Amino acid sequence: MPMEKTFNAAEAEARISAQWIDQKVGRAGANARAGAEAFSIMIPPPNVTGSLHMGHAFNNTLQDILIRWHRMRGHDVLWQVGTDHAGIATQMVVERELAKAKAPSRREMGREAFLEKVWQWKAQSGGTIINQLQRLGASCDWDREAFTMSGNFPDAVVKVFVEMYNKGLIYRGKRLVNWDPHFETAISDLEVENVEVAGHMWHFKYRLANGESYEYIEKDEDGAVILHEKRDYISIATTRPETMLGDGAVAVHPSDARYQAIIGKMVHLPLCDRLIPIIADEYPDPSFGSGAVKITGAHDFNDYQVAKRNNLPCYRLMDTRAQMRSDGAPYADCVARAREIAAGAATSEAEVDSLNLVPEKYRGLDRFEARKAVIADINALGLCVSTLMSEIDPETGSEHLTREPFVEAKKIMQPFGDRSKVVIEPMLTDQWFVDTAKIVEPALEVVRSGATKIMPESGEKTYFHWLENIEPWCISRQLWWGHQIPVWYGPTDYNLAGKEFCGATEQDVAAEAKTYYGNILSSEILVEFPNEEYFAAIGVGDQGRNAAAAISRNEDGSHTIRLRRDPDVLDTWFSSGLWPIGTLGWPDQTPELQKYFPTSTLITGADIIFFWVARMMMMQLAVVDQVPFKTVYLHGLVRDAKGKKMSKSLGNVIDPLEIIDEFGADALRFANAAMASLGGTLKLDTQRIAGYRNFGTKLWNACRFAEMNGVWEGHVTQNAPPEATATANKWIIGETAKTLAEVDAALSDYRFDTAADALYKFVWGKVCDWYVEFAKPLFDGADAAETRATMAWVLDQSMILLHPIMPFITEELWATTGTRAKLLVHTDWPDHSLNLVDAEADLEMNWAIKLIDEIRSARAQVHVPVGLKCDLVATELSPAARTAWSRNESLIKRLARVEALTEGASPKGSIALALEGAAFAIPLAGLIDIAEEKSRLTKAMDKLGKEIGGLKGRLNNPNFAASAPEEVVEEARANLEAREDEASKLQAALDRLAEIG
RNA sequence: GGGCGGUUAGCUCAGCGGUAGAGCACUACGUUGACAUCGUAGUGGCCACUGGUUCGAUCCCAGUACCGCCCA
Repeated sequence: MPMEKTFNAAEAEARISAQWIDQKVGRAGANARAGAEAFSIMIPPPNVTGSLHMGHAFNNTLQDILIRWHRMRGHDVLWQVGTDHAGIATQMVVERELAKAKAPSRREMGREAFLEKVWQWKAQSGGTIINQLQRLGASCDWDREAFTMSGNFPDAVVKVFVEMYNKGLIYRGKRLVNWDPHFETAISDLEVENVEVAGHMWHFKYRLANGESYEYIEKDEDGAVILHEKRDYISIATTRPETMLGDGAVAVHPSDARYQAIIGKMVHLPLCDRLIPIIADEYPDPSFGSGAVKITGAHDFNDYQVAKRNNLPCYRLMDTRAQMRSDGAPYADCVARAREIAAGAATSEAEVDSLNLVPEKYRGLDRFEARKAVIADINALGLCVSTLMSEIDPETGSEHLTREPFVEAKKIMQPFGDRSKVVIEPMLTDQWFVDTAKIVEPALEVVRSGATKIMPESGEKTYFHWLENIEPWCISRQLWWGHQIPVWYGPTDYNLAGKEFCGATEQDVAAEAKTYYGNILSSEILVEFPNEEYFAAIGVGDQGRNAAAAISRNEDGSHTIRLRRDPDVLDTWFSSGLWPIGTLGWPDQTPELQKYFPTSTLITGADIIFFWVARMMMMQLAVVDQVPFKTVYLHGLVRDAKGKKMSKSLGNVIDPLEIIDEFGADALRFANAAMASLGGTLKLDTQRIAGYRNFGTKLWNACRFAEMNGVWEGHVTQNAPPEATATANKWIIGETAKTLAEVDAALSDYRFDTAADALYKFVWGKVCDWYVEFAKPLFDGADAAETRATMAWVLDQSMILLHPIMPFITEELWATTGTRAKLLVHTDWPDHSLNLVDAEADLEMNWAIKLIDEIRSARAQVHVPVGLKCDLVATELSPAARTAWSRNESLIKRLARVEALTEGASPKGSIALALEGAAFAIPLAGLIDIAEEKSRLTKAMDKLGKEIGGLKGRLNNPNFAASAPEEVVEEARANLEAREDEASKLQAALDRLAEIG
């Protein structure tokens, strides 16, 4: 059956993909030569809730290109696939589904039942993105699909936590963290998006205690007094009025002259029955606002630092949903205790946290409601800074002055949760942290030393900059879906201090607890691990409180200790940080771990260099003391054709699956490769994708042409090219070898764009544009058999070299054009030497191509009808040119539409061509416009003149000859000579035209 | 404010010491033994600006302007 005119991607891709998957072409080590070196890539695990977007398509195309290339070269290849459990995202998806189905909520059904639901969801919907990767043609080892919550992975995560805990690299502490009130969990600073929004700045007056007052003097830049008044208050500005309830102080800069007299004095906190001090601290900017800043240690990161420095209590005002607290003792009791603390009474962090300083009327309000209430109440007290507003009565014409509260409209940076999109609340809570400062140094060192290379170089700079200024990493999340923290808390009753036990298993922890409590209580110890419901029932909130029921003395004198496991789970990035070793079976020393680790290359988006890359570096080095990968290739965000970020709200999202439906996966892949210059921008234009679809069609039709001409009959694929005698055949064999060298070099340098470009130019620009055309006359001559063999070989090579980028169409052609021993995916990559390039054939072919170009161009410019065959007169013909002509006569004549060649003088009324070693005339008396030919030649002469001028200028400069490298000077000389030769020929032609008139 | 980039043909981008390239778009012509998802021939650039280094700068250095991205 003859080939169709185009490749039917929609039909073939599904079929071929199934074939690859069935035959497990991507299994680890497939097509590996004996003793081959390993090449491995860890897929950046997509979110299990995710679906394929352009970023994935781009990223995985590049991985697949490298994987297929190495596999064809016989390396021992592993492309490890899998997904991560995406704590917040997955929990969110499942909760939403429960709500939709009107099922009991997460809290109603409890932790275990909820987790079961999540697993059910995962089994049903978790495979989406994996299937989509297959449509893209990704040749992963599907049987090894990993998941951060399955197999050995949870054990690996726990083991790492325990080891890091034991080494003191992980600690727990009450810190100000980014709190997501929607998900009611802490998140890391990387999961916060700071967005500039329109906000307001309110100005409040805090009155000095005991009716004190001071002289307030404001000066301008030159020191001139612009305001001088007696004040009994200090003016503070805030964008978050509701937090004033938790203020611990008012801070002013120590150098601020305006407030020198009142530093150390107390002010009365409005709406509260508290006095707070005015303190001096470097933090306030004297030039900004009033220069005085209210300090709310528990709800602002800067304030927290000030509070720490100045030993101010940090009073937490909100609950986990960012509503004003309504827990704890009545306000009057709390504030009484707060005053004692302010007066110097001993206290603890836990006690301060337990005090609810929110006055009754604000308790339970949402933080934004509370803001309104606070503003209204302060206004009512006359404690807002106000401005005089003048109003003219339209009837009487009299002026009325009113005082209006002064509210500045101001752009403020507001933190939002990257998942929840709600405003993040800085919150003082107990969290687990990785002490990153302790593990960062090796991660820096391996990149400095080059053990791991980050590309492009700018990525390296970003990496250094972040790691050199690293902050502790908050790794606990108040979620249920994830790796629960392997720490258990013991009771504090019986005069026991709070004690935490960290261990990989309950057995380990029980053993530790038995020893610990046995020593203290001098009795036998039984250890139990009741579930969370048990502790909830006995009222154990945080560890260490109300724990009496967690220990009991038995009749036989032994004690039963009930340990409570920390309910929090680990940040998903903590587990995906272990992806390289975790997927390979660590902590077991599996053969895969031995062979494929450290991995060869990581290809990922520059946007997760901090989230993931840097953390993998730190963690792998901390855990197994080896780099996770030798090369990191970072790329940018895929944008739309105009460079806009793709977003649902903008409606400019391009769905890769729709692109695949319309243009085929190969076109998308080729476009991805062509965009992938190092550090380049990634703007995806469907027109460009269409262009690469056309490119596939072009190759398809070259193969179809070959088929029509019997090229594939009896063809046997082989690495070595056929013996060729015809120049065109020798030439295309050499071009193939050059292309292979370019592609190999480009892929070695991760220059996917260069590789794609070289292949495009070769297949379209050399094979289709020239070689196929050359072959047409050759099929009729003595070299027919040789030409068929050469064309078969060249097309074979084209399929092979294109396969990593365009796997589907090439695999299909491979099957269509002959009976092959193996699938193309497992066909060996060639290793031609550049010795296949025949310099003589090269020179000769290029001369012929130049001649054809010149004739076509000249004919078109003087409007010779395309169909007309012309004669050619050689007015000059060197021996080399004569050979070139005679050996390629048939194809030159055909492509340039030349009837016959004669030698002699230029006939009157002809157009002239100048070539190296030859000059030609096309006699066209009566057919052409002399003026048009004159202007054509003049234009060419002008261009030559400019070139000659430049070359002469250089060569006449004595410094050039003296300083420039010899070959550059030589090249310029040869170039000048050739240009001058050409010019003299054209000038002669112009002279002849002048004679005619 | 700090860091990292970018500015080259109408558009999207390569090139990065020897006088500028591709694809797309555009113009004209075209059913020549595969391909109109095509062919042939063309049009189109003070390589952002100002200095410096150099025999020579789009390329290296410094500064300016504008535009991105990341982090505060």
